[in-house]
Amino acid sequence: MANKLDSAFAALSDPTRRAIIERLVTGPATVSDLAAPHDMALPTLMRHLKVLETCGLVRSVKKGRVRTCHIEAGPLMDVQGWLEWQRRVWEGRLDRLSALAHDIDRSN
Amino acid sequence: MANKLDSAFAALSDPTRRAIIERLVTGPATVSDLAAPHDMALPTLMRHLKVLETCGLVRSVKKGRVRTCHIEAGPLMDVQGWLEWQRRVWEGRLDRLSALAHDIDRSN
DNA sequence: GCAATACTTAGCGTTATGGCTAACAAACTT
DNA sequence: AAGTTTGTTAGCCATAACGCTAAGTATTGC
Repeated sequence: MANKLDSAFAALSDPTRRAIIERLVTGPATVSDLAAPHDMALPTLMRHLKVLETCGLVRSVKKGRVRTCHIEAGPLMDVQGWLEWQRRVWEGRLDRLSALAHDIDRSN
Repeated sequence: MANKLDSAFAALSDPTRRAIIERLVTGPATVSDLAAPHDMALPTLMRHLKVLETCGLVRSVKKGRVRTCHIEAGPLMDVQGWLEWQRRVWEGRLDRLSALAHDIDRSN
């Protein structure tokens, strides 16, 4: 099974899927709701939804003939966590560099 | 030309490329340095590097026969920015929900 | 019951992705 | 000058991704 970050980043690399997420952060929506703004065949959009569900970014429940989708924050946090970690290391490096520069400066 | 977020997220969806980023946040490295930990043919790794360069996550300079790569923070910030935005909307929604719950509670 | 609605499944075609090998080019080393 | 190191280019293969249409399955409304 591939890393969770793999599938989360991959899912978010598609503009249609990001648009779906952007919609869902404002609240739950049905499949038709989600499809409406996208000039795209329904099965195609459904597949995007499935990608989002597979990586855990979206969950859904079907009631009658209507499926309602909602967002799941977990994977977004994972992604944000990874980015935050990189930023910290990066900034740590900058700190060390400026500390080094400061040391060099003092030694002159 | 595709959205910058598309290519940044796509670039980060591959574990090899994330590993390269994880290495580069600690400081610049040559192509060989970057290739060393990955049991992978050099041209394959070069292509990963090219993907990272194409989306602006990595830049490199060649001196003699050695190419040195360094990270570029911009695209990472873009990605983080998008995530942050979603989180804000999401949390805003929660705030409104709890406010609503509070109102309902008071009205009883 | 019949028709419309809201998905859902199946299958097709094109393009992109991630891996490889083989062969080439340029720059050090000896 | 010859050989080693460090990329680089070209091309092949297999799989996955993204779009479609057509046809099927439940629900719901009339």
